[in-house]
Amino acid sequence: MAPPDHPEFAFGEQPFNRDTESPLVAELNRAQREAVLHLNGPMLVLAGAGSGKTRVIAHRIAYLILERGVQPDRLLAVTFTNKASAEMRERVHTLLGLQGFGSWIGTFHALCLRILRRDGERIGLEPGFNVYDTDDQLALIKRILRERGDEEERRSPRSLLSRISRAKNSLERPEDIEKRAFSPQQRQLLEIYRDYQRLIRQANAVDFDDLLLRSLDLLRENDDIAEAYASRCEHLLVDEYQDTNRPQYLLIRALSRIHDNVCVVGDEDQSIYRFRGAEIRNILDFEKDHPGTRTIRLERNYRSTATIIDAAGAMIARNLQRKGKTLWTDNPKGEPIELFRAPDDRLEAIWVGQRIRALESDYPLEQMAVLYRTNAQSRQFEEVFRSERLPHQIVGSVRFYERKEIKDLLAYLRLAVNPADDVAFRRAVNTPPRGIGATTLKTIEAVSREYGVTLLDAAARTMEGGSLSSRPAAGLRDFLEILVELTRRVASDEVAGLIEHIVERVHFESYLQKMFPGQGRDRMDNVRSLVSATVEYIEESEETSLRGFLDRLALVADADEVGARPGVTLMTIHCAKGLEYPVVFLAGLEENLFPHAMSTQDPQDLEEERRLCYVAMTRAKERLILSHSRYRRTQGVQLVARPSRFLDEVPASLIRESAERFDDYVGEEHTPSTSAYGGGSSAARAASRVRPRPVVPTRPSPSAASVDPGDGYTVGAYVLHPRFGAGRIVDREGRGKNLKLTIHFADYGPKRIAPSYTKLQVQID
DNA sequence: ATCAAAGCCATTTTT
DNA sequence: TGGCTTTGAT
Repeated sequence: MAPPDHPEFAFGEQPFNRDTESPLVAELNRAQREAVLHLNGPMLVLAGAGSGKTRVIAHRIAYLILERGVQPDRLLAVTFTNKASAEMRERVHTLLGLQGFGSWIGTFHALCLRILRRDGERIGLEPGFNVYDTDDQLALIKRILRERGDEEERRSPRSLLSRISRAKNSLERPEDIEKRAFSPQQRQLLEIYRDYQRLIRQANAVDFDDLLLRSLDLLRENDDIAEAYASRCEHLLVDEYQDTNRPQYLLIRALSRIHDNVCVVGDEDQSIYRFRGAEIRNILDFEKDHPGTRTIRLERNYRSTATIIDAAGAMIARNLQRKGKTLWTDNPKGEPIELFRAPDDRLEAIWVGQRIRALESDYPLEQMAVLYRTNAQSRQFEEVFRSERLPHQIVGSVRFYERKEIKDLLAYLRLAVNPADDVAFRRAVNTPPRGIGATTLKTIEAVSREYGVTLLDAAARTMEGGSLSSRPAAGLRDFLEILVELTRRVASDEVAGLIEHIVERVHFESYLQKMFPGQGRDRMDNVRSLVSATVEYIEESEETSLRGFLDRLALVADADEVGARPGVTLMTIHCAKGLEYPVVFLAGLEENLFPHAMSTQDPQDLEEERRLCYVAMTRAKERLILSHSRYRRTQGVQLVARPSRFLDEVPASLIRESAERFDDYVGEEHTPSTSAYGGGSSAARAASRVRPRPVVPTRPSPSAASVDPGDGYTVGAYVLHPRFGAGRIVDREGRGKNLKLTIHFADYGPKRIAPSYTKLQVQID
């Protein structure tokens, strides 16, 4: 059915005053309503946690299309995550049905990929280009390092990669860095960066950052294209604006250039992606960048109890980088926030498990979540929960499409689509092993370099050259045949069929059995899931090509959705953003863990940690349960851990400490409860055997770091510094905040450290 | 070329 | 603690 000619009549029979009577705003509060009804010009919506943000955006989209006659395809809504865009799309479709069809709702990266698929050739991208994920990027970096022979840097491809990414996100090209790269280190980074760009281009591929950067290039270098996109972009909505980085900011600017109907929605207090280039400045300065901005604050929270809101509010108020926004709620006060002080991390997990059991009579397990700062913390919970047979699911640790067996198979497909993809070639050529090792590969590489051709071409030439010995030659011939066959099939076969063909042709199953003894079946199950994912993909999308499927895989990293399985949900705080649970456990509230040791030096990093804590707390609807432990095992070493400063920032009146107290535990000779772990007996029995020990009333030792923060620093004590490592205190001067320690580090010599800025871990052993 | 053992490392968050 | 690379044996 065609959309009606008169938008006023599109919804309901009678004409009505669309501003006040539209059913789309009927159940909204005043601020929400204003945000939905605003028509032209820039708008900034500061949406506090739980203030109905998604609802506002969805209703706004529906309103513009339904009652303002905006053509769906002239409206663009960008989100940050796939999860968010899926939710948005669903809501809009619920409101609009078929009429919403055609509007573009997606992530920044998906939008850019679409732009590049369409017009990428204008900036020299070949049609079949691939999108590289972190794995592929690392492979590239490792290869560069190997070829350079940089022995010392060999083990830090990750950090190099993140530095390159940071440069890219600051829009610094190698040439830009060159001007100020003086130190050998900077020169080295520069060269690697340059090689990386050269190789990724040569492989006809783009990485995640490139998706944005090359789109910007495209728009900058081609006025006609920029014009076309900007004029099409009659209304632009940006979700999670506080998480945008510089390139995203510029993209928004380019797209909103003509109409300037840009509506950004975000919450500076929930900006948690600074580490990967997000600039909180974008939201803080939006009004300056867009004169005449209408600013709307959504400050009423519908999600949490007043206690939770007050606690989170008091804490976040300590941040300086804010626009100022006071969240309030009409909800009842609810339960006090619980706090449990655990002797060690294992007992913390055990206690949380017991608490969950106790709450189970009031809340189904699905309504509870355990949040933590780092993925590593999930292990304790998983072990304990598994042994206690407490149903649970861990979100986000191993992503489906990053599993080896999946990536191995996909490498074949990627190579078939893009023969220039040397990273895919390397991965596929000897997987499963077919006798092509380092030596053969070297020969192929040499040919590739000499003739300036792709590895795949070079492999064919090497074959023809006949210089290979029989086993590698046979293996390589087989591989090339497989690819020829595959390439032939790409045009005709469906994706699922292609995968099945590869699996059979290369005897993938027996390879998995050999490669992963004992888990061959699980791995094969994953392969089957991949096949069924392709079937699903074909059923639900219009684009059914292999290319389209690979694009989707590249951008949609997590196949298993949150809440898909029954039980308690375990995840990092980052993963929890945008979610809510009646019961939330926030574990590991300790200095150097949360806030993380990497983030305690720089005030900006620290503010981000605090925002992270704010995000965690505001996930809770009814009950918030905090915990920390006195000892924590990190990297196999048990260390004293002091309670997080964030705990002090929550008003004590809102907290009720758990009756089980272990205050005097510190200072006792500590028998790690984890010692029961392993040693023949199953973790299960060990875990259930260990129970919180009855409190032994001992005098707290005065040197116990956790009792008197800032005063565990006795001369002679051994400490661990986040950057300098192990050291020994040799002198101290000043007191309180002015306390300065002279520490002799094993690797860095003597340094003067102020513990009030740099948090040190005091070693008790 | 391939596999197993052994040493080494580093540990935040992810589209 | 374990994931990863290097090393050494076949």
